[in-house]
Amino acid sequence: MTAIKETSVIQENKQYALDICPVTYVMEKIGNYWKPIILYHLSKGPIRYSEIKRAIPAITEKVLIQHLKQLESDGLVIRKAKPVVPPYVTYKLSKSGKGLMPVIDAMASWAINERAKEDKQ
Amino acid sequence: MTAIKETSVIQENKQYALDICPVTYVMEKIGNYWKPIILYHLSKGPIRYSEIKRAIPAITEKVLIQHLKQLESDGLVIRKAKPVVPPYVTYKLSKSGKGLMPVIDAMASWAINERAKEDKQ
DNA sequence: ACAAGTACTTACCCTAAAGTATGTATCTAT
DNA sequence: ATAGATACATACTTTAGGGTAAGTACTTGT
Repeated sequence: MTAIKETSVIQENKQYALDICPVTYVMEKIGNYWKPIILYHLSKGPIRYSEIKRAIPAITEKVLIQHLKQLESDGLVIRKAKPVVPPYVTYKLSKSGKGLMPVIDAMASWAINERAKEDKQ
Repeated sequence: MTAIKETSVIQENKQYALDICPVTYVMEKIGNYWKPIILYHLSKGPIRYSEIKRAIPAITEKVLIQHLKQLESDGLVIRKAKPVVPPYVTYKLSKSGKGLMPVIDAMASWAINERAKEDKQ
């Protein structure tokens, strides 16, 4: 969320890469350590903020909402707040977000495979 | 490549997360902006260092070799150097690396779909 | 009266990652 | 003689992301 130096050559190249490389496009949206992990936890259906928090104990609250907001503004997740007190806020995947499930699933299967290999040694 | 503060609570939590969350495991290996992009370009078969460089103009050389070395030491890519001059070095996916192709492919398809949606508007 | 839970926000700091710039050794082409 | 290509390496600086800690507003439970 910082201004981009428009004079930068690498920024021009990034724009170019974005136009032609599909993976670059993906990385601009979820290319960050936490986002796929968050999406993974959203994959099981709507989930409350506090539940995500507990599901990912290694993330700090600041970083968690920060990414949730970004995912929301990128149209990948949908926030729904019930006007009650204490607040009841759930997050779920949008249609685009659901489209990422093959990616997340592929990640999970790879991890499970690799872990199995490690254990054999 | 820096020492980890072992007293940190979040590091403990990260270890815990690694044990149970498969996506976290993946992110520890390729959870970085450039790695999936590099792997994408390696997916078409063995490729020379300079070809990768040209294929990803937005990356700096420093960052590129840095990641190639890391991917190599993580057993995801294999480096092969012909002892000629000028040097002839190729990189290709290892078996584990190839196992990531479903992830990369899923990313690419998603991106292509999303771009198509954007264009319609 | 006080703690705890809800879903955040905000200010401040720290570090890991990335960027900039330059150098190396060897060969070929102009 | 000089430039360009090869595949890096290395010192130095910048920045973006993440971590720490505290606060908010309102309610329920003890």
